[in-house]
Amino acid sequence: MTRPVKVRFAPSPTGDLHVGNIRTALFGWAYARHTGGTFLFRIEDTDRTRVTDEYIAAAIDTLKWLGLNWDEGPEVGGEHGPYLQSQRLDIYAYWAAKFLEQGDAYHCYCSPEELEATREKQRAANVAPGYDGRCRGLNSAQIAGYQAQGRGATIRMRMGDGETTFTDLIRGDVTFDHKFVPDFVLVRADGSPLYPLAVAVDDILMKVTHVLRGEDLLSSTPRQIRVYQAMGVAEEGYPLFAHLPFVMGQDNAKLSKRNGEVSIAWYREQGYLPEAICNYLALLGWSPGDDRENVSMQEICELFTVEKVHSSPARFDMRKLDAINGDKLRALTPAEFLQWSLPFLTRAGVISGTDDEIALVKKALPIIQERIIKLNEIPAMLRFLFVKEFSVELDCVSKVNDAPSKEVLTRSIKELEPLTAWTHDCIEAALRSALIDEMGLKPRIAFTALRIATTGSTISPPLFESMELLGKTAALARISAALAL
RNA sequence: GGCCCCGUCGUCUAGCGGCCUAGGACUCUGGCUUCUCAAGCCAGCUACGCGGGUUCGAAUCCCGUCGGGGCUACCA
Repeated sequence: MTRPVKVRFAPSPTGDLHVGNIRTALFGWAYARHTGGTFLFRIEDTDRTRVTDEYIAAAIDTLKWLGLNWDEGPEVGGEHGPYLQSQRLDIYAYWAAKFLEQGDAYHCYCSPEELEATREKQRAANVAPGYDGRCRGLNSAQIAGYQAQGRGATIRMRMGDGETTFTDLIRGDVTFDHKFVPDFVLVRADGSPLYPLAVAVDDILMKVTHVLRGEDLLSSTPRQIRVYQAMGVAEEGYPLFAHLPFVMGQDNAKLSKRNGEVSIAWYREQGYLPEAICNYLALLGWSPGDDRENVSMQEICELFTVEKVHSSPARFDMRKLDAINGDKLRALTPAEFLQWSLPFLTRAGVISGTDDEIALVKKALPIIQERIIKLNEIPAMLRFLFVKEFSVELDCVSKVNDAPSKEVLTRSIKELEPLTAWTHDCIEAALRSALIDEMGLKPRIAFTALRIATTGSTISPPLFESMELLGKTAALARISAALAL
């Protein structure tokens, strides 16, 4: 009860970390920080046919990028390592042997085919499918017989009669009758450990106090508890469980690849800020309790408690994420915004990174900061400032090459040419008096032609600021060029 | 099928017996502002799955029902 809080995040990286994983990580991290406890990061790679080194490295990178730092785990180490399950095989072997010796577990010689056949029969007979326990009480002659056949054996945990009740921090008391929890495999026939063994052993050995995980694991909890018992752990030593509801896709199905983008790597490439992702995810199944929605990482830590997490699933809504990302982007200081923007501009080939370019970017960013919702929109908005071969968007050409537009452009050149101070105020003043006051044009009409001529599109950052940034020579050259279209 | 979990606007949520003719946010619609696009401001639409109880009183408690989801592996 008085144990210091230690929350663990233990993904099995069989692919890029996705939205659901990250929300679990975020909640665990926030809870650890909230309580002043420890956040432990462990990699569950007992199934090395599905978990790769690349995915593990990516998972570590993603967590770091999001700012979900861990106190124990890969790279930082800790007193209960190693933190990759594939490096802890001897530990699992030790406990499996011990369970066998204690009679908590037994060898099962059934082949996968036989087990499948049994399940088939159970399904047909409308009985709860599951291991029927046929190897539970094998005598030495039967064992010798199986061994003579050269059959491999798995190690199975004996569940025994009765029921298991545990208190889920989110759902309250949950009870499972052992009739519906068949004896389960701890160790494969090839000797490798399975999740139910590894997860339980590690959580105990690593002194984990809080297990936050997806609700898909809810019904496997009695099996973990069974392992704790076999390890001789007293109930006070069990971790507390909190099974988080799912994050669903738009169509009410579990979020998946074909159901919107789930990989955090994708969001990173699109230009979502880590803080926006975490803020949005924090609101999925949890709320600060008041009407606050824009919360910082620090506020999340201060306010987060598992008890306030919902028990019902939440739908992932990218439009809300967009709204939050826009808010976060607008709240960035100029220096921060510049740092986030530069990689997107260079990657898109808009700039190569020279000092002159960066200086211009720095001047241009303020006028687009409130106009974007994702960083990957920046290159398109600023490209016109850097292109050598300027061109006008195809569907805009017809809007500048008509007679009225040409008149606007011609007059503009005449007005701009003599300007000595090339600032947006001066440009605007000159153009307004000529085009609006003297020619009597509506601003919308007059400036559209100029906008296309200078930026190449009908949608752009503010016109006069854009012209200023472009510089007098280039701006006039473009207007002249547009006249020739 | 069995076991388990879940059910407030389209979506995320506030609500934990009276403050609810149900609040906020996103989306959407209309308006203001306006050099385009945004941003900002104002207004509007829309919800307690259903049926029984308990109670003076229920979104809030209980039961049932319907609906959704998970598990039912030598995956996790």
